[in-house]
Amino acid sequence: MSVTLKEVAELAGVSTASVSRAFTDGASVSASMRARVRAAAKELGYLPNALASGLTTGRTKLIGLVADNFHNPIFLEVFDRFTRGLQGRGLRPLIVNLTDETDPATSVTLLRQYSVDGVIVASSTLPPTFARAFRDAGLPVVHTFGRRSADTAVDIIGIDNIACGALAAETLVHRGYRRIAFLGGPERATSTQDRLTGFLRASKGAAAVSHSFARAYSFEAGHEEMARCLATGLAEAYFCGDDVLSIGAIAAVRQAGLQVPEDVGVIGLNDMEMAGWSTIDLTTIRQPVGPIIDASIARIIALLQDPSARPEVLTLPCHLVERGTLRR
Amino acid sequence: MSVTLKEVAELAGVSTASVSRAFTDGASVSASMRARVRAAAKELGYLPNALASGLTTGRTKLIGLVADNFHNPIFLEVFDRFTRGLQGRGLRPLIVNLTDETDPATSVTLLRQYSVDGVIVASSTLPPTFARAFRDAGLPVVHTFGRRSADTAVDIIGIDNIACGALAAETLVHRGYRRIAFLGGPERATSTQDRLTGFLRASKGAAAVSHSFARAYSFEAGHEEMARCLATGLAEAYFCGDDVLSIGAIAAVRQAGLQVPEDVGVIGLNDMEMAGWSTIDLTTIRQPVGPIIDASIARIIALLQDPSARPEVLTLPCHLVERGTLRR
DNA sequence: ACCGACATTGCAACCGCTTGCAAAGGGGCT
DNA sequence: AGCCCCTTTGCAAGCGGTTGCAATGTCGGT
Repeated sequence: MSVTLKEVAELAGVSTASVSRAFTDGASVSASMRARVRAAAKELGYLPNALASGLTTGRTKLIGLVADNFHNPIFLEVFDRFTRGLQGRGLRPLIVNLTDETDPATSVTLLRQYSVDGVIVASSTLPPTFARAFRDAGLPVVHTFGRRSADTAVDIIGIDNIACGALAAETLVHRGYRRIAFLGGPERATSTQDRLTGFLRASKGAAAVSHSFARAYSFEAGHEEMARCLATGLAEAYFCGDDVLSIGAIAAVRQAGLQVPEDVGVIGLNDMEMAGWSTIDLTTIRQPVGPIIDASIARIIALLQDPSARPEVLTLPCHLVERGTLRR
Repeated sequence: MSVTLKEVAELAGVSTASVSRAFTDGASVSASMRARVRAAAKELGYLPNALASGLTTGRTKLIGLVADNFHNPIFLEVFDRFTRGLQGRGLRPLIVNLTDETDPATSVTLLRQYSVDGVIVASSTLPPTFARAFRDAGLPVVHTFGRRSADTAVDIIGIDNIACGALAAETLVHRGYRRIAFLGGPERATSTQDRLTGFLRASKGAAAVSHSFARAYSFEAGHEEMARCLATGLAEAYFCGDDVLSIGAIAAVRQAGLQVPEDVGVIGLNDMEMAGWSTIDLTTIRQPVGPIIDASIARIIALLQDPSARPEVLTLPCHLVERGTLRR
């Protein structure tokens, strides 16, 4: 089927070992040998077989990329950057779509079978134990968008959720909103809890603070939860768990005949690409997706080099992006 | 590092061949042997190494998934369905992000090195020659969202772009719009050309028909192109190349102080998830993404069985989804 | 001319698993 | 009991590369 090392060796009249070395940087080969082999290889259209080489070296250059949020537009950016970033460094992403199951066991099994060199878990909702399962299986792992837990068992790269919650509350209070509310993502997610903590802590200046949770990070969930708020008691401004939730919430407000930002203010989190579209024009807290992902890739590469490195937690700063859903 | 076949064989007191067979369905093994091996395997936590097995069988169960539209929200659905669909059938997607290069050579090289069993090219803008390059390299390939070309060299699964263009024109004419326009995606894409052909062919009833092209499938491009139309001469209704383009176009219309659908009608194509959000509420032509992807997966699997099967072109029907950007 | 150090190359075992082939075992039948 | 056939198992040779070790060649120095 495809050309093998041996055929190249025969054509070049050298041993297979030399051919192998000619394709390995830093190997002990003379320049002439390298040229000779390369020429023969080119003539035959030879391509080294990554699987075979992975089998002997124990390195496949495959990185498992595990995610559970395939419906959130922010994922477009996350995904684009991860795939490009990994490709650019000679690594290949092997995707695991967790949409229907959140038990780590199957993912671990799957990725181990393919001998991935490392794993990136990209999710703000999966529990710390999820990422840990990979480490327990001996795989280097980075939990991107993760949140620090009591015992830092794996590397975590993300944002400071408490600070984000605080920033949101401060922003609302500072804008003169008196009755403010937290409309969070799924209640179980530790990120949600942290944001709420920060939000409450920094909302001292407000007259009233309430909070509730949407069942998922989706338009419908945001819409539903805001509809519930409209029925039970409306605040002047809401900090929503993410941009999609915000958009759903805004839709509900408008359907009730109220205006944003005149009657109700909304601030989101993420700053996904479409938050900036003039049709949406969402005021939100920007999560530095690019830097987070770059750091994650850098970290996983460092772990490939030295798998025993101590896990670290890296949090990157978020900042406010002012648009049209909060009054000045 | 990890447990191997040999270790299981030793523990079970059998040959490695038997262990291998115990993990292969349909192999010639007795039930008792299978049970015995399974027990030993479980005790050791053995997992078959997919790479090693791929090396000997020539089957890796890896499918290359090549795409170039990582910024379009429709991609969320495409991607979610592909990854789930492939996973569900025991195949693993190996992603290639084409965002910055559209030369097939590197992708082909890359995927061949990893010995993928087959390739799915998911793009409506890549030329037929792109997918062909994989076939020429001996890889089974399906071009999803592709468009039939003169000589059908690879399998194609998508929509009938001519019919879509016609459906759009008919819909506009039928709604009483007199001066209608085609605001297409990138001009080079054959899909764009086909849609224009269909659009023109079916717009006999209109008083005036114009057309122009956006430089990409993006919000900005749609906004820009519509701004140009506003400046040069506005039609009563537009058929945009896709939903994102439509949203950009609508934004431009509104920014000019005009109303949609009162002053200008807009109809998109795709029916991505957010087109249905009440904030967007876009009238559009639904592209049956689910069926297209299911068919693509089924087809690639068929090709794995019989790589010599003659290429086929499968087009699935689109239909109108009425929402709020076209008058009744 | 001789010796040692160093750079290159080839040999061959091995990475973990599959599979054709032959040997062994187990019936059923005459 | 003897024979044939079918099922089950083990042997061993790969799949395509990598790499430790030994062999060879080269070169400078004395």
